[in-house]
This record gives sequence, C-alpha cells and structure tokens, in this order.
Amino acid sequence: MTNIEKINSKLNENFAEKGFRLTAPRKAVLSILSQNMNHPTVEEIYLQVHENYPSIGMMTVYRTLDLLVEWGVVHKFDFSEGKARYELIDHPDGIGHHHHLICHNCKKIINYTDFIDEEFKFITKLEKQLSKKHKFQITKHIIEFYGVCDSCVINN
Amino acid sequence: MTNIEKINSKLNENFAEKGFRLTAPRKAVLSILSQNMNHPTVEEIYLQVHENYPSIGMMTVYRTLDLLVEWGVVHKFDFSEGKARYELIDHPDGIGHHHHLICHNCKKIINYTDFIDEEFKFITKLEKQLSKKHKFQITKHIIEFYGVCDSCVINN
DNA sequence: GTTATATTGATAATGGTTATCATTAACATA
DNA sequence: TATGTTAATGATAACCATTATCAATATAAC
Ligand SMILES: [Mn+2]
Ligand SMILES: [Mn+2]
Ligand SMILES: [Zn+2]
Ligand SMILES: [Zn+2]
Repeated sequence: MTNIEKINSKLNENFAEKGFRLTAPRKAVLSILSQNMNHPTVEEIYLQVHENYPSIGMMTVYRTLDLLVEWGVVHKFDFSEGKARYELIDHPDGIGHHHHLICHNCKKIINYTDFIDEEFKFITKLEKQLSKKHKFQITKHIIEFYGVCDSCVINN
Repeated sequence: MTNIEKINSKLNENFAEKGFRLTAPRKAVLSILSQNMNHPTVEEIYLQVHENYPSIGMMTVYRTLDLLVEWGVVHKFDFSEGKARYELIDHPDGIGHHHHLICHNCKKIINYTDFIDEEFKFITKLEKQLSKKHKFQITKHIIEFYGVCDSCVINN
C-alpha cells in the first residue's frame, strides 16, 4: 500500500461515512501538498492552487486544511511566525516520522530523522510516565530545535 | 545567591552597560511576573500591573516583556492560542527548569519536572549530534505534550 | 431532473501584535 | 539644583492572519 493509497483510503473513510464530498478545490489543495516538501503556509498553498484553479478562494484553502488536519492527513505547525505551516503526514516522497530544526534568522526548516527511533522510544516512555503521574491523556508531542543554520552563521 | 538576586544582577548588567533605565513600569511588570506562576498573557499582565499603576499602557507591557525575553530573564511561550504567554525563568517560588503539559480543552498548563534530568541529558546529547550533522547551532529546544487533562476527561 | 444539503467564495469582522510620533521621564553633567 | 541628552512612554492607527457570515453554487442521492 503506497502512501498515496493510504491517503486516499483515509479520505474515503471520511467521505463515505460522514457525507463529505471530494470536490475539485479539495483535490487541488491535496495535490499541491503532495508536490511540496517545504511546509507551506496557507497563502503559499493558495497561490499554487490558484495557478491551476483561479476561482478558488482563500477561505476554501483554510477550510480544506482544517479538514485534512482533523482527518489526520496533514500536520499543522506553529513555528511562532504568526502564521501556520502545513505538511502532508504520509508524503509520497516523504521521509516519514521526523522532527525539525528551525533557523531563527532565515526561517529555514530542516527535517531530520537522525536518532528518530531512539527519540521516539524515549518520548514514548516519558509520555507513559507523565501521563500516569499527572493523570493527563497525551495526544501529541512537540519537539523542535531552534537556532542558526549553516548559511546564516557564515553570513554574519 | 537567591533567584531574586540573580534576576537583579542580570538586570543590572543590562542597565549599567547598555544605558537602559530601570523605570517604574518595568519594575511593576517584573513584580507581577514574580508573583505569578501561571504563564500569564500580555493582557493578564497588563491588567494586574494596571491595578497598582493605572497610567501604564499596553504598549509598555509589550515592550518590557520583549526586553526581559531578550535579556534572558523571561521565557516567551506560544501554545498556539493566538497569543503569547510569559514566565519568569528564575522564579522565586519556582521549580526551576521544567516543561509543560497543555490541555487542548481547557488550556490548563501543567509544569512538570519529573524525569527532567534524564530528559535534559537525552536532549543535550541529541542536540550535540544534530548540531554536528546538520551544521546547525542550536540555541533553544521546545518539548511540549498536548492532550486532555484529568478534569476535562471526567467532564466529557 | 429534482431535491436536500454540503461546499464555496466574497466580504466584513476580529483580535493580537507592531508602527508611529509627540510627550514625558531618567540619568549624567555642570 | 538646574540643564541637556536621550531613553522610555502611551495614545492612536495600522497590520495581518484567521474567523464569521451568508447568499450563491455544486454535489450526490433519489
Ligand atoms: Mn517536516
Ligand atoms: Mn511553566
Ligand atoms: Zn538560516
Ligand atoms: Zn483541561
């Protein structure tokens, strides 16, 4: 089962069961996301969709992204820029589960998978212990590293 | 050296060297922060300062917080609520270095220090490895767990 | 084709944060 | 203590991502 198939089966679950409709604007947003590995903003997605689908409105992009997040198909990120960024979870050209290094200076976002298994093991254990101790059902973790990237160090 | 002394020495560094001034509004903001352990927003800080200092403007609170963050006295947090939250780093009644559990439902923020040494050791090692591999100078990490708190589980 | 309703997109509103700028206050110097 | 320099303040307007609204449209079931 390829990633695209996984996405489609997830989508079909929702369309079939909950009476949602697979419309042209939604297909267009999804298509753009599967062509991008660079954590685009709503506006960036809107502009790209707009090229092939000039009638689409910004609101539809917002709403479609909300749905895709709700359905577990897309991750929404907040890197404290004052605007959200999005990423397809099971990306066809993707690297799978990963975290990010974010450059404070140029806002570049580096995906990393190094030591991700070790990291995941540690986090899972930690979550289990914290969850028990604080009677808190953990549904999501955020691990991010901020700093200065290679080229920004050089140019200063 | 108590925490308050630590803060004051940090402040004095900046005031002495860089020509900054220790004004009444700044003292008021700092005082409110040292009386609060609950990650207040700008508005919450403003309202509390306003009680003892009715002439203060919102802008001064924003600017003072920016400075305190720049000087390494205060942490600025973004829990994706659309507004920032602040916390004194070396809080007089504080628990020291800690991370957070955030309830999606009621927005409650739980400080935890459990396993924090283990966590810190793991993160430090990870940072060193990632830093080398990706030629990225890490200055800050974010580790947060989101989920549903005890009382929100019960009330649903 | 008709119907019920999910979806769309133009537009206005919201709300936290920033920018501006004239006024005020703090500190150094005499 | 008075004076001059400049940092700090606060009222106000602007900014900008996101949300709310609602009439028009598209979709899928019958
Ligand atoms: Mn990524
Ligand atoms: Mn805290
Ligand atoms: Zn950079
Ligand atoms: Zn809760």
